[in-house]
Amino acid sequence: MLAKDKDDIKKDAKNDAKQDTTLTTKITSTLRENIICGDIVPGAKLSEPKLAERFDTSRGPIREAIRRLESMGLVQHVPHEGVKVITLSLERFIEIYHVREALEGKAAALASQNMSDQEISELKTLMNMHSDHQSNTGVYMQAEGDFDFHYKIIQGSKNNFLIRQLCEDLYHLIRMFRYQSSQFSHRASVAVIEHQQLLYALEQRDQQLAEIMMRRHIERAREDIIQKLRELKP
Amino acid sequence: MLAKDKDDIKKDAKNDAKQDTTLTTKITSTLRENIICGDIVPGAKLSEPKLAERFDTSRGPIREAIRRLESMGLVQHVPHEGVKVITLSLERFIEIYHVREALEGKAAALASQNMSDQEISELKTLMNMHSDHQSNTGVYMQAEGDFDFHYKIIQGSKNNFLIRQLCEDLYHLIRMFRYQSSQFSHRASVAVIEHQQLLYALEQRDQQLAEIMMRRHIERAREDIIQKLRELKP
DNA sequence: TGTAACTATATTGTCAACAATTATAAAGAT
DNA sequence: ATCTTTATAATTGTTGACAATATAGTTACA
Repeated sequence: MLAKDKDDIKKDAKNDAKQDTTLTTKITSTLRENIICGDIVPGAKLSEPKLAERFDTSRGPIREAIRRLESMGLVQHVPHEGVKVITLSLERFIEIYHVREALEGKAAALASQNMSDQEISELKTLMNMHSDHQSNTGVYMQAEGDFDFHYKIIQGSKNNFLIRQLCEDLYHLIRMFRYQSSQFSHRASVAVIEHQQLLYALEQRDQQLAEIMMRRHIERAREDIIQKLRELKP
Repeated sequence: MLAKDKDDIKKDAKNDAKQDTTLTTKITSTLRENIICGDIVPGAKLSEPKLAERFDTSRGPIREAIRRLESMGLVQHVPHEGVKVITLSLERFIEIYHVREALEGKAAALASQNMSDQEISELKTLMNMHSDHQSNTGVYMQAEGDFDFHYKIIQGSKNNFLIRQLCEDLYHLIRMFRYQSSQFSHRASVAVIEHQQLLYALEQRDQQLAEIMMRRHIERAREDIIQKLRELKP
């Protein structure tokens, strides 16, 4: 009886550790998604006591979670005042996309040298799926598909530092902006031909071409969104 | 309107003043410098109780400081185990410098468009100081001078997001590596001619040339350090 | 002798209370 | 009615204690 309980507790603890689930981690994920999706609106203040009550915990883990959100750039912190969810202005969006262009361009260049033949082949399969889907339905690639494509190339750079910068910092900000601006219909489609050109460069192992194509791809997305937003707010 | 500006200045000054009022910020700065300069050696574990005793405080502020160091990439955190100071291997150095090349290249491109004539003029004055110093003493530009030059260009990009990425994340890592590898004499000099070429591109407002020059400048520094390190560890 | 299980110790994760600071709102003066 | 002033309330910064977990050292056994 008692031994059994002990074992169960041990087992549970071990599983939790394996899942890497400390309380702070879970709170961070939840809050991060809340902020990105707009459930916690831009400009809103994150009150530690209220969040502690909501998650049925103390302020300690809340504070740590907030600090992580701060390092992701999702909230702004002012000592003795508190933290507020950032507001993504058009200017800030442009700034972020310039950085994205530089980093993902470099990722593509590295990927052209470091991806295995099999990885490139798998990427081609993925792209063809999207391409077929477009031919059959007339619907262009959706956002998630675009993310998958970019994600695989970033991973293919094999540069862990670059991967971290893109996937842990920029990725969330870009998703946040996508949610915030999804009220208007911006480039619902991703030009498949741009992905095809990029893939061709990777297959040719052409470092410079891969970088240029990726940068243009991102540059066009940026210009497209700017134009769409300016049309609605003249 | 004028009153508003005054208030903003007041507020900013107040915020700056507040930066010094919290324990966490001071502890973060101290620990950051300790790690960068090697006073806390790479691989060393940061024990919360010991640090709390050293700074004569409780574990709370220590934990927050450690989290900030974590977000800077100076320490690695494993749940329930602790945090350790990172060890900058050659591979990691290369990774970081690839990211630096991409980001500072973009910074130079933006700076060529966004720096004022006066800012470029001041940059030229700074560079000439270094150049004269080289001519007179035969000693090349020192590391600090190189940092100044790059810092001004980064600021000149006027992209706050990019500025933050470079000055708050990468900057510290690069300084840390510089300290760690200063035992060997790597490029003690910075080729002045590379800075001259870069400045020319800025004066010409040539976006593409500025980016290329900056990237080559950083690429050469990377290759130089790699070569020096490989000579000593064959 | 080497390995596995177990205990002891130290460390991290979490909690609740206290202190310092700021925001809020009520009262008063112009 | 509006702006200051002041006092209250709420929030953040900090502290020390408790609980959960990992590491180290010890013992038992093959």
